[in-house]
Amino acid sequence: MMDEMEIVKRLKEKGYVLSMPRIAILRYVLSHRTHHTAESIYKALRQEYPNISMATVYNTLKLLSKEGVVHQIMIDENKVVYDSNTYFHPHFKCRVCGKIEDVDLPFNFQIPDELGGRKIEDFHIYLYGVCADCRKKLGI
Amino acid sequence: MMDEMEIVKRLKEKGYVLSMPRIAILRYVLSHRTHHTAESIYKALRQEYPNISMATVYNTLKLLSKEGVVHQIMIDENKVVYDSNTYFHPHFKCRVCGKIEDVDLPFNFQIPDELGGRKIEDFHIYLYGVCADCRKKLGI
DNA sequence: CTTTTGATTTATAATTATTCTTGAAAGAAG
DNA sequence: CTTCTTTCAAGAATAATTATAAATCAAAAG
Repeated sequence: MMDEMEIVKRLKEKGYVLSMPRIAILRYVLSHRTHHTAESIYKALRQEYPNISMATVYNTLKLLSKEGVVHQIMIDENKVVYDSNTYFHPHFKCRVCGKIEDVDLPFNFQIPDELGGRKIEDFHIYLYGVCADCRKKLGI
Repeated sequence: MMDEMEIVKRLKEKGYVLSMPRIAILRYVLSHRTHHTAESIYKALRQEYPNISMATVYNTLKLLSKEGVVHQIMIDENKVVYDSNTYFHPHFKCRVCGKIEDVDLPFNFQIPDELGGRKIEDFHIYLYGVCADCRKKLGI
């Protein structure tokens, strides 16, 4: 996974202007390599950058997603979550508390780059159920 | 996969009232065992039931999904798609034309019902890329 | 059969996540 | 500098979905 300097270099080469809000968002997601939403980033950055706007957060996340710096994950039916840990891993969502977690599968998983004539460029695995904490609390 | 009669029986046992719009929606999705959206069902049924409402379609799809008659698939970032083919199969979305297709994996795939302390109740696999038609058209 | 009761429907308003628009500001290029 | 382009913030607009409230309907009881 690339570090900030390499990413900044690559984005500049692509002609993007690395303005203050973009750098702030990039730096924030890279320093927390986990799941984010537009809203959570907005709230976290509003303290330091009080006049950043939601639209900028959305636009920047879309940009970073297009450039592969973060991955869009669609495990949640009502919002898009962005993951700055871009190594492939399945995601799990607890139906009780709603928490999203990374999971490791107990076996190797490989998707061919061609399937039935289609070109496969990306794939996602989402698991649903009850997380360990909620099982304990509920005794199930 | 259960047929209409069995499903109706099971839903009645659970105490649901099987009203006309519910039956119509159920019958429609069972006679087209593929992907639907609230909107596509609404449009299809409006001819025969001119005063059915979107809210009813949404509510009924949610009910059918809760009861396992259809599956919610979240491959599309801006709307929920319902699949009335409830045998497990991965889904594919073409990034060019947006079409959603069922795919067969060239190997067996099994998820344990417990993983890292979590209870796994359901899982989804989504593939993204370019479909066979679009590849032909674009020559890629 | 009626009546009653609670579930369901419709129409519409509200909400939520996201995108678009606009004018201003900041950068890059000449 | 001056011009051309890109990006920004703010808020309006949009699309999918959910909530609300009044009307209707289905099923059970009488």
